[in-house]
Amino acid sequence: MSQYDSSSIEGRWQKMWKDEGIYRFDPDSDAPVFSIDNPPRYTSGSMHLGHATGYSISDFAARYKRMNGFNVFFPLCFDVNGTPIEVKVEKKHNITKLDLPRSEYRKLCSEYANGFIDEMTRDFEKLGESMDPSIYYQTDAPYYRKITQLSFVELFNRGLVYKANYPVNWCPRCMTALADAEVDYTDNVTKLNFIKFGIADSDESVLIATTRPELLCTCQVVAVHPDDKEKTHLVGKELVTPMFNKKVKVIADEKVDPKYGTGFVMICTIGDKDDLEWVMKYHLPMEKGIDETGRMTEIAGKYKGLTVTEARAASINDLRDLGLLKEQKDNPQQLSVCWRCKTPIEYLQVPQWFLKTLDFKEKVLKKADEIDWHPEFMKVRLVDWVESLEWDWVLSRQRVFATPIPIWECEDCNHAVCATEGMLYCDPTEDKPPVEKCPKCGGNLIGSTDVFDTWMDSSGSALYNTYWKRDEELHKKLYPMSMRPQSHDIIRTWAFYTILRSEQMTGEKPWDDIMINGFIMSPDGTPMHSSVGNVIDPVPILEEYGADALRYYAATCSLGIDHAFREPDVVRGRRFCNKIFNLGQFVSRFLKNKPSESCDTLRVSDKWILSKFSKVVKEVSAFYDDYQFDRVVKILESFIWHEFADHYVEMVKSRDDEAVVYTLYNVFYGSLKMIAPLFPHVTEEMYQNIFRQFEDEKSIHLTKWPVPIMIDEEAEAAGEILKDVVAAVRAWKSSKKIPLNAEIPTLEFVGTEAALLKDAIADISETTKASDITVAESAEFTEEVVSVKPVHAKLGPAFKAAAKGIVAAISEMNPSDVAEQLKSGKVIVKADEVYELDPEFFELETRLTLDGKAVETLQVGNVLIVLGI
RNA sequence: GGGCUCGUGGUCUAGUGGUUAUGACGUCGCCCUUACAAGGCGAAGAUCGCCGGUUCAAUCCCGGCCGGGCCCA
Repeated sequence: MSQYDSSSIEGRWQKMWKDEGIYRFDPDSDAPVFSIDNPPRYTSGSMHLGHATGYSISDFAARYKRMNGFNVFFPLCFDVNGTPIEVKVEKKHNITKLDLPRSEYRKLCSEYANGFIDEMTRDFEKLGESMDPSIYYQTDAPYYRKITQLSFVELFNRGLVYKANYPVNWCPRCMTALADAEVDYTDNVTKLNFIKFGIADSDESVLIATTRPELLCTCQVVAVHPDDKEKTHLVGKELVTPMFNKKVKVIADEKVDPKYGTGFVMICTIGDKDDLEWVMKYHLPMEKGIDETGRMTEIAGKYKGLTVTEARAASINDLRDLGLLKEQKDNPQQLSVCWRCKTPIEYLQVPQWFLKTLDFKEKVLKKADEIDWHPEFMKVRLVDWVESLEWDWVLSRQRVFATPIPIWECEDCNHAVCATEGMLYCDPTEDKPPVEKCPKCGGNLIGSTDVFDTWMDSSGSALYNTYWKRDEELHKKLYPMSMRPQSHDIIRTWAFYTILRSEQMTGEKPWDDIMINGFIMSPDGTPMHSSVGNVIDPVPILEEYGADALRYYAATCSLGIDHAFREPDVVRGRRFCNKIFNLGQFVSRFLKNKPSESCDTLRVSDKWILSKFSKVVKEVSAFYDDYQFDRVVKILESFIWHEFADHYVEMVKSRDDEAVVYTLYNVFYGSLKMIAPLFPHVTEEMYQNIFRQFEDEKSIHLTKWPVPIMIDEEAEAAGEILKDVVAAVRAWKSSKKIPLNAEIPTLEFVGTEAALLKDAIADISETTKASDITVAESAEFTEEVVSVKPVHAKLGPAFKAAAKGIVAAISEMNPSDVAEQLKSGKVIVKADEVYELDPEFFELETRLTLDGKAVETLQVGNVLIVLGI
């Protein structure tokens, strides 16, 4: 070993870990389990910087827990479902899902998605992630989809599933439902039409502005803002729709923008997303004005059969002829169009399967309370979401590449027959129903072509991972899982649905903890988007700096908040790795043999670093337990680099005794272990090169977490002074342009704290190259009070409002007068009145001086260093 | 618009109701010192977003505003 080179180190150990299979969950072990509900990576292609950091953060927890004796469950897993893959496949092959049979279409999707898995697995390996391939799963596999279907069957049999109309994005040209991700937006200018509505049982009328006059036939209600004083007198009254003469109520709703149009909103079924929200909130009837082909239905009366565009033009003409159209204004808007053919989309009501969710709000909130949220404030997002729920979960989607809903429906009476548990996994478009004919009317049963919302699959991960309905004994042992890692954007989806379904299936929370990370933004703090061109590819970063360096960056990202990518932090990470590598080279010279279990010849310097190390073990462990890796890395960097390397190692360079070997071995080895979860590669390299010959485990990642060795406050205090003294002498040499290794004749330490240095003479002499060192507690030096400082933290509470004046008065006083008075135990302060203050309200800064001698002096704390020249 | 959140030297960031507000990068000066120049020592650099309030005391707590992020089926 010579120079630190991440590329030569990392691949070697990644291969060893894989060959030796060192990250294995052991289902038979009695050790406590730490299980991670790892997000299955979506199989859509190349790795994003957000993945690289997100999975690294989970990996820190996994590795830390392994070293603490836990049987860690950290599955390698992939999400292979859903629309984004369908869209990519359709683009790639230039097809739509209507162009070929479902099974062939599914096959194309499956081939496409599975084509990424090897590469994505390698991505994880290159990052040093310790996911376990022995508990591998992917969400499109029958063994996984079976869990989705099993839980659905149970929910169905418990009467929690029902069918009702619900609007979907619909492309009238492609004749298909679209997922939100398939909706594009274009800028468009349309007309805002001001239309006269009569007030029921009166001759008066009001003006209502709408961009969708063709939907007058489905107008259900008119809304105004509750603070809109000119209109609120109408709330509760009825208006009459023009042409259709239907009476509709006026309601007040905060969501109305009083400045848009006339301040009246016509709510139809269903023009846009706002309409949908109101329909759900006020339980309005869902009248269907537009059909699957984009033509008006019979409730549109004379407009029946016209396309939406034709019906709009005809309605406007008719309204104008009737004198009901008062005005038209240009209205710029964002138009939703089909991503494929750019046809404007409609919200179309189609029958959908719902899961009763509103009934479970309280239970979900209770479970959310039982979960430990990291950070805590993220729980509020879930609570707000649950409390704002207005309707049940729409489970079904009109898609193909997803888990089929195991239902057959009667051709004649629409009765739904659900699969039995024993039949699962099944696909109703290919498999036979559990009964030949409809049990109600004897009609033919047709397999449903609907599939589940992919969150139905995703939210089963905690059930799948704990062998629910596969191995009762293991399930009992593993459920609930220990921790769910995820990002904050999917709290209302993944976290919420998982809690909901776990509660429904088991009555318990899915995990003990949830750890929520933020987003990685582009360096300027804006989100990364391929359309903006600011996406950062992690691969070149990995190649240039190494995985450990990138993991360092990941560790600095505090939980819960977004972080701009900071390449300088990756550079810092690499330097830290380099530091550890070089430190290892140096320390290894001392470690020819394994030191014995204890050592009774420790010097002050040894006790100082051992005591600091022991405190670091405690602190760092607590932060690891709390998933605060940013704090972990800060503490370890400061300890390893700036205490251990810069000071202790510098201090002991010339030693070769038993105590220094004992100390270097334990502190360096323990430090390596503590940073091993963050830097798995460089620490493995150090372990193998230095410690493997003395230790049993074949990898540092299988070793036990370090324990505190000793806490010695006195030695720590002495060590701090020692450190400062040595640094001061070195700085002094530097300022005098004296080489650091040059010998100097004498050093004398004076002052009350100097006594602490008595046991450290050898350390000082070796470090400073001073041949003659003396410690004098008191000498013919003058102690001068340089300044007197008021202690705000004591004065404030004691004197409240008067404190300000007292502080001001103290700053006016002569420091030596105050010092003189302090000797008597009281100080007279003249502020607004005269106060007699105890010494506890003062802090003195003193300086020792020596007059008329040809020496140099340095002040460190209240120790004076006298250097002979 | 609503909920949550962030706003600290040139840049990025830590943190706290009470001495002189972390640290990194960058800048400047010095140093090849028995591992590391990808290093060490030192210096300069901050009205802690703005306005108001609570308090003896606010960067921290509260309210408003400005600007960024996520979510709103």
